[in-house]
Amino acid sequence: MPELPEVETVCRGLRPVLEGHKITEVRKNRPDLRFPIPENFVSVLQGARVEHIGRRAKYILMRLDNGWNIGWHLGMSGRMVIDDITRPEEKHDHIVIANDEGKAVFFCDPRRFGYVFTVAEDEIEDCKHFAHLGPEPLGNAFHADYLEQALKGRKTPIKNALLDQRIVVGLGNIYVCEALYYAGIHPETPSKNLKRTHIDTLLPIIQDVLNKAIAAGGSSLKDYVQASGELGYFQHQFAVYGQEGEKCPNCSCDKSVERIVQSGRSSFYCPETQLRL
DNA sequence: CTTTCGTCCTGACTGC
DNA sequence: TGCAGTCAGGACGAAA
Repeated sequence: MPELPEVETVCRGLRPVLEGHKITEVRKNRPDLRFPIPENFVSVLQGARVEHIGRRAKYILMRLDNGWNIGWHLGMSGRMVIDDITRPEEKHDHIVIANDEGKAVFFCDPRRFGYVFTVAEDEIEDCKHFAHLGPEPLGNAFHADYLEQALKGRKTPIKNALLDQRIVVGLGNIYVCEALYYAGIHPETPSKNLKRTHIDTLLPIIQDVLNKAIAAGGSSLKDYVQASGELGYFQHQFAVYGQEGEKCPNCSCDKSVERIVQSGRSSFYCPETQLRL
């Protein structure tokens, strides 16, 4: 599912098709995704020029030249496929937007966990979806002093804390599992048990895991396709995610990766490499 | 305030 | 071969 690196990759793939281009056609094939598609969605996009494609957390933000922005969340199974506007639609193509050169973005989302919203330029930070977001993990505001403060006194497991978008955005189940593995921290560790030294270790590892995934062009699971629509996107091999029963990749360890369920989500970890604090 | 849990959805997979 | 059941998971909102 798309986490920060995948969304970043989608943004990069969308830019050549949309930035600087006028939207000449908008097709909305159903009234709702996870939430209703806003009434003004089509009229806001129709005829507008896309000034910028940005990303905040796991949201794609399309800034238009008419004062509006389109916010876009890919949910679990959302894909952006770029092709000619003449391409026949596929079963779960819910939204199609075409540019002034006959190219189109097909938003395909079988599970419909994705959603779109419209927001005026000066209301972005205060809107429902953005108001409670924490700092970007690759930005200056995400530093050890901040994370120490954010985890202080909280007994919730570190796994859950890192998934909490109010603490830090962009991380999902995969990259949290991976970061905790490389940091050698057991996912059930109460957040408040992390000492400053652990935070100093963990924080740059989170950034490293994300940066490497971005560099790899976003990782690919079952239902993610790179925005360019091109073949050959990177098939990521994870250290622990989805590796239950496989040998821990740490060469000085002969244990196997185990799976537990935390708050209904699978956590993968090595019982020897990752310590309970 | 913090924390947990139900909800949304369909395709892939498992087991009988 | 068919069918029922389970699982995957992001974010919201309600409830404890």
